[in-house]
Amino acid sequence: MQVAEASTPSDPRIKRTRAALCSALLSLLEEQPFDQITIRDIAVRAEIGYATFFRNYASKAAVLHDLAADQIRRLIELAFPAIEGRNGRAAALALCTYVDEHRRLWTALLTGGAAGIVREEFIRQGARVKTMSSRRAWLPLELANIVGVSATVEILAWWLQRGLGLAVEEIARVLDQLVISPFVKPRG
Amino acid sequence: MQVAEASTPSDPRIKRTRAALCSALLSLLEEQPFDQITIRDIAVRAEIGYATFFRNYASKAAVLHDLAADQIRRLIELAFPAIEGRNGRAAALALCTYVDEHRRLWTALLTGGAAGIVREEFIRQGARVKTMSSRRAWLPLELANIVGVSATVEILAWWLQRGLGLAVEEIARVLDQLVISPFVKPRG
Amino acid sequence: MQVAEASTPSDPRIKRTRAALCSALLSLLEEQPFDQITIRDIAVRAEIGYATFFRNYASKAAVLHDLAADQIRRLIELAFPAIEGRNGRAAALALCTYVDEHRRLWTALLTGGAAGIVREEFIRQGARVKTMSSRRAWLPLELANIVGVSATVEILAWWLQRGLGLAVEEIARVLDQLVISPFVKPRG
Amino acid sequence: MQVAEASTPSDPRIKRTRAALCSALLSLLEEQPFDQITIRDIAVRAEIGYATFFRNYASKAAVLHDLAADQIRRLIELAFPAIEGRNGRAAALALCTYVDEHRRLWTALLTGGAAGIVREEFIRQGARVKTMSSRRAWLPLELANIVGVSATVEILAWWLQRGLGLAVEEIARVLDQLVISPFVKPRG
DNA sequence: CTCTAATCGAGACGGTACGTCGCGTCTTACG
DNA sequence: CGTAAGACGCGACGTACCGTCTCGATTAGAG
Repeated sequence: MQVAEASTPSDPRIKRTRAALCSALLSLLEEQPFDQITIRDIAVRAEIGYATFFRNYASKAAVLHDLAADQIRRLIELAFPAIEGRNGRAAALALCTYVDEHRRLWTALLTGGAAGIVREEFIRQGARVKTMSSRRAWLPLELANIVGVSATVEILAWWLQRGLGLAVEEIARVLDQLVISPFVKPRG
Repeated sequence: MQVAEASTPSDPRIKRTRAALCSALLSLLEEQPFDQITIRDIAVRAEIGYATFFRNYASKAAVLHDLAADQIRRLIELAFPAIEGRNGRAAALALCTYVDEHRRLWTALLTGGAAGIVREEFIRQGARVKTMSSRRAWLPLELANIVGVSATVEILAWWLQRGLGLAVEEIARVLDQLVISPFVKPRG
Repeated sequence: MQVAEASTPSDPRIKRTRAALCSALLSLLEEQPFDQITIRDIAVRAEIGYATFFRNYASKAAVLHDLAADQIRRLIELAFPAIEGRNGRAAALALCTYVDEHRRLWTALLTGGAAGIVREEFIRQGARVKTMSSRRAWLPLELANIVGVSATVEILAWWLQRGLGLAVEEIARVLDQLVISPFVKPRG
Repeated sequence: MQVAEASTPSDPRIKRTRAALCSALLSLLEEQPFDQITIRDIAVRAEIGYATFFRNYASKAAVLHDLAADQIRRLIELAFPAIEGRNGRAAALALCTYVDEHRRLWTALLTGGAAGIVREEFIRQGARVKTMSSRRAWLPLELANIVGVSATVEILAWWLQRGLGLAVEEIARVLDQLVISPFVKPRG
């Protein structure tokens, strides 16, 4: 396992291969849970050789990581402006709307075996969104981030697993009141 | 496969065997993460035949489930009186103290591959602890339970993973203020 | 690789499996050269699981070894009486006749990638046939054995590879005069 | 693949490359058995590109073939005068002395995975050494050649594998009496 | 007390996925 | 523009674990 996961490989073949692998995993995730997807499945779907998989990723979790990092980045970038503007409700709504529009994918990402890895990446990226609350000395920032992100993930997962019983606006309100407002904009 | 997962088997031998399996898993969990423990490992440690394992449990996850259910039951029973008495801080302290006294075990249960299953059981049992809050119409009880339990699990996991940097009282305060008080005793 | 190649495994399943593997290899050897036969081929032909192969043999060469040892034992037992009786010609004829009757098999054993392993086993078993010649002090017994066996193998291989151009009696005469008589019955 | 296996390529660069490859293989053969040497190893040692290998040889066996052909040619040319002069003992001694002076190389060539290919080339070139024996009608010339060469190879291999237990003169005597004299100089 | 029947340890087996290795082809980037 | 460097498709290898199964020894209950 000496995979060089350099973020920007010069060789276009490598870029192409990795993109194909991510795309293949994404495609498979919409059909079956992460645990049931084998590396061979991914390789076949991506139309690359089985061994080539390992030349690019150490495990299927690594592909998921790449994939999740990308999706989460988009999600955060989407919600960021509203958070900056201290409009928690708008941020929650934007976030939920985006998730709703990619229901299959996010269901796969937030439930089943993939959840752990996605949550981890979520926390990593969530750390970048600095909360403005500096008053709660008893609450370590890192822990606040973890709890906030976990709550978000749980809320979304719960929502996604329950089909379409709850409107986007409703879940966005829950998300805002339970997570975003308390953490991001505690003083209003 | 006709696994008799009856909660209370009449045959005392079966009880003994299951107890041995749970005990073996518990013992192994203190040495290595759940994912790396094989069914064979458990059988050897429990000094039962490999095939006999499958007569009692369908998978190692099932053993973990049994184990976790038991531990979680104890945990909740420990904190319950204080919760009933609306003393969130005392409940949090009791809970954290118990966890602290079984650090190795709870570290194994709340981090690593076991976390998912344990969290699930936690949520299931957490549902029994009825919250008194009837005011938040916008927040489904089930979701409140999930978020509350998840936050608890995350806080504990974060605490356990960080060795002994934080005193029991401190993490209990966090737990109380972030989770127990808001959910359990919203009005005091 | 902790294969216990005990010659007499108590478990009948192991016996059966090994027999099936030997038989499968034998069957495949009549169709294609040894090098082109994969372990999977053998497993499929023997109708055993792929992993089970490795529980019984460390490599396909080991199966070939077993197989060859058996065949060579038969061959030597066939020629032994005549050798004992100092009738080199009869020994040679018996040997060549037997080979001729299993042409396909012996062609596979003595030509192609299998030759090396078979020759080795041949030499090992050939050492049991004590030559009566005690006069040639300049020739180590071990070397005499090697040269004798190698010559036999080469003669048979040459014969087999040339289809049916040479009668059994003719090649038996060559074998007798070149190898058996000089080595086995030097004084007549 | 249009491998130019022309024996005498006009382009000097090709000559140089092939020489480098032969030399690299020769160098590697003194360190490890033929089977364990990979084409990549050879290319690296020869300091040529991996793909360039295939422009010059179809396989590593082809390189070995080239190499062996060269060495065997030297060996035969060394022994030829003495054979011509019907001095089998001198021929054997010359041969054994040369082999002894390049022990590592010939050990690699005559034992391990390389033996088969080397033997083959040995036989091919051995056919050039016409034996004078015309009396044995029952023995095809081709077969005589094969048996003679094989015996030679086996004797040398046996000698080389046994370290330095036997003096050059002793093994030369064996070689002469067992192979050269009977075949080359049947009438004296 | 004997003899059959059930039980349980031990572990062989079929199966599936893994991660590695080497080959031979083919693309890319560099001089 | 040609050559090194090396990514790639391919396919065999040997390993690990699962869940099923068969075997043999031990024991229990019936006669």
